[in-house]
Amino acid sequence: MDLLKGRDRYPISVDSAVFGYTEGELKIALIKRKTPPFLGMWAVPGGFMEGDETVEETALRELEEETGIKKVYLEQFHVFSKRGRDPRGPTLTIALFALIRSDQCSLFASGDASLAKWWPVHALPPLAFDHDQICQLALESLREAFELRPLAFELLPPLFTLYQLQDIYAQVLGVAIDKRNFRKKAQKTHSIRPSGKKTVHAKHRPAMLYYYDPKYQAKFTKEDVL
Amino acid sequence: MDLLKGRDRYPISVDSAVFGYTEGELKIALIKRKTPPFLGMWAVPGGFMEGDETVEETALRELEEETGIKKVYLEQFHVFSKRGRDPRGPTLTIALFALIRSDQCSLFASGDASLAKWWPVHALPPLAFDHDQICQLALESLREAFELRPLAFELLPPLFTLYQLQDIYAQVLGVAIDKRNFRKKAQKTHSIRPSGKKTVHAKHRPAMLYYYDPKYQAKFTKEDVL
DNA sequence: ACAAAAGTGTTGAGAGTACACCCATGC
DNA sequence: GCATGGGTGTACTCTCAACACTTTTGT
Repeated sequence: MDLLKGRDRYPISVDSAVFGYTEGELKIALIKRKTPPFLGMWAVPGGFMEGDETVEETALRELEEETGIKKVYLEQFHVFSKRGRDPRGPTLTIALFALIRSDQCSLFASGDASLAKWWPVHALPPLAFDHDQICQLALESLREAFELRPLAFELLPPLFTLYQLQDIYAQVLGVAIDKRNFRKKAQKTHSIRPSGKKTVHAKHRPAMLYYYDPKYQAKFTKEDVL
Repeated sequence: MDLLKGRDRYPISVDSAVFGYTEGELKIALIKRKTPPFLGMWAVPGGFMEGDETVEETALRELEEETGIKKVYLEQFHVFSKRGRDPRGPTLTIALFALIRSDQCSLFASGDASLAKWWPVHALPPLAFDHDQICQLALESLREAFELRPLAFELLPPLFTLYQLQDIYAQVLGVAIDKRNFRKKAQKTHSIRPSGKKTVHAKHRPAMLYYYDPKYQAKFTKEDVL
C-alpha cells in the first residue's frame, strides 16, 4: 500500500547563488540560459531534483554540469514557493548559497548554459524568474551566516593575506573596516597563522601569507568571527 | 507544451516545531499520530503541500487542523531530503519553527492528531520519523535567530514582565542571565516600555508590565537583541 | 617619482560582568 | 513566617573605535 499515493507532487528545482572573490571583488556566478523559458537570459545555476538525490547532491550535480565548479561550501537559505514564480506551473525552488575558493574560480559553460561568467554582486544583469530576489536574499543570508560562522576562509585559497581576508569581510558585511583593529583581532583568534611565506610579484611590498587552522581555537565562539 | 513534463515530482511535507513559553518553561507542541506510519507516536505537527499553496500556507493550515493553533510567527530553517527518512518513499520535508504567544497556547487535537500537548524542550518523548533531529535543529536555529532578531516578544503576551522576558532569553540561549544587567540593557533599547499596569494575584510582589514597541528604536541593531 | 598595499600602538569611551540586599505579596 | 519573584547601584575589566605615518616593491 502506497501511503504517499494521492499526495500532490511537485517538481523541485535547486538553485545556487555561487559567491566568489576574484579580482578583489565579491562576485556571483551566473549562466546564460540555453532553454526556454527566459532563453538567453542570465540566471543562477540550478536544475531539478532527480531520483532519490538529496538537495545538496542536486546542487553539486547542476553546478558541475553548468559551470564546471566542483568543490564548494553549500548552505541552504530559503525555499521559494510563491504562486506564479515559474510560468510553467507550481514549482518549489530550494535556494542555497555556495562559496568557492578564489583559486578555483574558472567557469566552463555546458549543459543548460551557453555562457558562465562572474558578475560583481552589486552590478548584476537582469535575471530570469525571480532570481534577482534569490540573489538579494542570498547576500543577506550570507551576511547573517558570516556573523555566526568563520566562512571567509571558504572564499580564499589556503594561503592568503590579511588584506584579502579583511576585504572579504568588508565587502560581505558592507562596511569599512579599520586595518589595525582588524589585524589585532585576527591575531587574538590564534587560528589565523603566518605561514612564513610571502606574496611574490605583487605590484607592491610583499605581504605575509597566512593560513587558517581552527584547531588553534580552544573552542569556537562568536568572538572569533572577526 | 508542458516544459515541466518529465521532471521527477515529490510529495512535500511541511513540519513545524512550535515553541511556546508556558508555566515558565520553553516547550514544543507535539501531536500523537492517528495514522500510519508511526501510528500512536509523537510527532511535530505538519502535513503535505496541496495545490498551489505556499510553504507558509501549508504550515498554517496543518497547524490549525491538527492543534487549533492560529496566530504564529513562522520561519523556515531547513529542508530535509536524506534518502530513507520516510519509509513510504522519497519525500522532502521543509521544516519551520513557529513561535506562539503564551496567552494563546491552548491546544486542541483534531485532523491527523489524536492528542496535542506541550513538552519541555529538554524532555521530549521518542518521536516519529527523524523528528528528533528536526526538533534539535529547530532549537539551534531558534538560538541563532534570537541573536539576530527580536523574537522573544513573539513568545509573550502583549504585556509581560521583565522577568518573563529574561527567562525566555535564558532558556532559549541556554545561559544564566544577571537580573540587574539585563534590566539595564532592556531600558537602553527604549523599545521595551512600562505600561503603568502591574501583575495581579501573583504569589509575590506585583511586577510592572511592559510592552514592546519597535518604533522607539531609531534603527534596529544587533545591540537591541538583549 | 609615484602608485599600491604592508605594516605598526596608543588612547578614550562605552559595554559587559560580577556582585547582595531589602521589598511586597500570597499562602 | 516563609516562599517567590520584584526591584535597585557600583566598580572593574575588556572590547571597540578612532586615528597617521613609514616601508617595500613594481612600473
